[in-house]
Amino acid sequence: MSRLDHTFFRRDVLEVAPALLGKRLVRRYDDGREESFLITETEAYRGEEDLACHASKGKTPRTATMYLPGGVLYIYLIYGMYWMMNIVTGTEEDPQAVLIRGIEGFDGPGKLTRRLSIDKSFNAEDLVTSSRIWLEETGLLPSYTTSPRIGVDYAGEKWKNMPWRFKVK
DNA sequence: GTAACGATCCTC
DNA sequence: AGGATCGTTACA
Repeated sequence: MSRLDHTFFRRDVLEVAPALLGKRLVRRYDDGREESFLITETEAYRGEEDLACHASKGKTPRTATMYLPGGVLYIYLIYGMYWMMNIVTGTEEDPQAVLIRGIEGFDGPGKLTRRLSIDKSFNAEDLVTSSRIWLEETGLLPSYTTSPRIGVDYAGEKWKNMPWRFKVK
């Protein structure tokens, strides 16, 4: 199977987020067991100007990962108990990321990371070279719907209404 | 130090 | 509608 490389990730997040739908997320565990799921739902967070994006407050120890070149994971803890898995996109010093909200059978960003045993140790993991998590091409181009992002009402009228949530029909 | 706040999920 | 639960951040 062909693994997605840097050219796929180093594009604008608004191209990559919908393009991730139907791609295969592969997880290889320490015991050699391997399993994979198709991605079903994503959300785009785009640059310091996007008030819903963590990088809107500038570069901090936590958000520094988002400033890396596209193709690495940005992992953070929310509400004290759920790890969120994001894929960094775009070029270096342009903070963008795609939140993975759903995979086959597991809707919800907190549920899928728990299912795949993803935690802080995956922060800045390179999807192009990692031996424990990566993405593969499937040739699928699922039709999808767009809608506003979840849980970002604090971001103000303009940004909370951006239709940057992408979900397979 | 200290306090407030979440890109959530589950149970009532 | 509300609680769990803690890293990150800003500010004193």
